[in-house]
Amino acid sequence: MPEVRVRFPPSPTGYLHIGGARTAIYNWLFAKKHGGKLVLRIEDTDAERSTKESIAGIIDGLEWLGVTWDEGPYFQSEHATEHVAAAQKLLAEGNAYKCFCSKEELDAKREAAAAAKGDYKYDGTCRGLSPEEVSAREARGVPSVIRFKVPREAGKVGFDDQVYGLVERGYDDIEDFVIVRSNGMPLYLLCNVVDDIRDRITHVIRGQDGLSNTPRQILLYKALGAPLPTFAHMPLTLDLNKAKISKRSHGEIVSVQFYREQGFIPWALVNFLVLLGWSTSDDREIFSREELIEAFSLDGITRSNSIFNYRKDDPKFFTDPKAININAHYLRSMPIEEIGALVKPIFEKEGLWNEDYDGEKRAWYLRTLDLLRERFHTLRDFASLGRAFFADDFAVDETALQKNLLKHPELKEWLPRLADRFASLPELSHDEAERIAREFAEEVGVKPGIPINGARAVITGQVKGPSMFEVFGLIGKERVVARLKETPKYFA
RNA sequence: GGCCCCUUCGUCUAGCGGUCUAGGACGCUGGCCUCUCACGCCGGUAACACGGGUUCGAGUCCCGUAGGGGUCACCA
Repeated sequence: MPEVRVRFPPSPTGYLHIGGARTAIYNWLFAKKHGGKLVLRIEDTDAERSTKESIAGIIDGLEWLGVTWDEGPYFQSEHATEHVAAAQKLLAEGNAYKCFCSKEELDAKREAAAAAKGDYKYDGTCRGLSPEEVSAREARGVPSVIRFKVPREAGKVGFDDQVYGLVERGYDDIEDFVIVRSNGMPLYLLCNVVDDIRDRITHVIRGQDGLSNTPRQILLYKALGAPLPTFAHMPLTLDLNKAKISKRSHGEIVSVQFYREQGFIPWALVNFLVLLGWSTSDDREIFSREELIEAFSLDGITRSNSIFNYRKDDPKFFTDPKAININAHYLRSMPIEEIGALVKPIFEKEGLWNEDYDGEKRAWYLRTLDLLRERFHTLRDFASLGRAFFADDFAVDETALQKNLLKHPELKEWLPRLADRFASLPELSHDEAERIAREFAEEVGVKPGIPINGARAVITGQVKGPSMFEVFGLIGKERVVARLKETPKYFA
């Protein structure tokens, strides 16, 4: 078996969105699984819409996800002459012909057919033009496009899709499609095939929206005398209204960058995305990189489209709950050093980073993240919900304030008293803190939860969090005492 | 509209003729644990689109209907 070569050919007309990322991931996995190569090819033929920023964004997105490619990025625009040459070859060998029908004429015919409830296919007006007729029109300066000459005999083109099975299309269902515009620019269908032939692509793994194009592309491969790649079409991902997700209509929620900004762990997003339309027959859903490469197979791809169940305006589930869940899973199970490295840039951006976290306070930094991570969903939570652990200026959550502090007015006096007891300790250890807090509660005659959660409110600003006895130790005696003593200000 | 594809819990899915009174995951939810929350553990909720066949037997095969999606450009 020859070397497996697959490709990811995005058109740079916007950021990398999750649909494109998923396509890239499947191709990448397939290449890795078979020891093959992944080619990154930027399809920038549409100069109007292609931008440098978009190219950078796509590359940046792939790198962040950890999807690596072996060749490229190649640029489709650099191969324009090959595309033209291929068209000329088809023309010279009688597999294509010049068509002088104007757009207006064609539109009129199309409309007429639509009005008559018929379906329109190019009628072949120029297919039988003699060389003399062609020259005459050219001499008059009539513009022309080049059309592919689809066999006009009974028969069909078919292929064995690795996901959808046998797909066939009758010749009579395919019109003589345009392969070169009147301005001389070859069209996508041709460019794509020419590039895939040149890049020696053996497996075309792409979205199901390419399924209907495939028969025409196969015709091109054959006319160009090139071997056919294997095709595998993957189902699309739809939005809640079952519409294809797109950058234009869905905005940032479908952009890969959005997930980085929201504090996603790159691999968690990959793991989530791969599950949209692919599964193993055992019940595994969490895969390490190695496990996924090992487990991945085209057979596991479903045929039905899946829905990206994102939620907007939900503070906890700002996107598909399963994506959040998978992210939370990695957040609490990855080696803490890796989490530390992922949190660092966020802290730097938020002004919470302390150089000592890489030095003498590294153990404290990691220990704190480790204690906090169990109830967090994203990396950003360390900077928001966990802010009080890393800074002295933090806001107290409204619920915490009402429910755990103001509800018990006595805390205004109790908490500073508790602070005094803590202050008298040589060291604020977990066990000592617990003993003193429970003793104190008993003395004043309330459940231990009342002073403890009151302390939680003024020390962490939250209603929930790790065991307060752990927290005391982490925040440190000095800051604990200071914050407890400030309690009265919340009652003002 | 023509052609093509798809249809199992709210969502992602397992299922490749009998082991399916349909399994898992997420979500939601009851309980345990407990200083709170989370984790964990134990439960619960919820699906084979519909109608015909084929077969001793159909979620699984065939046909039809309905619904959804894709594609039909001198866009990529």
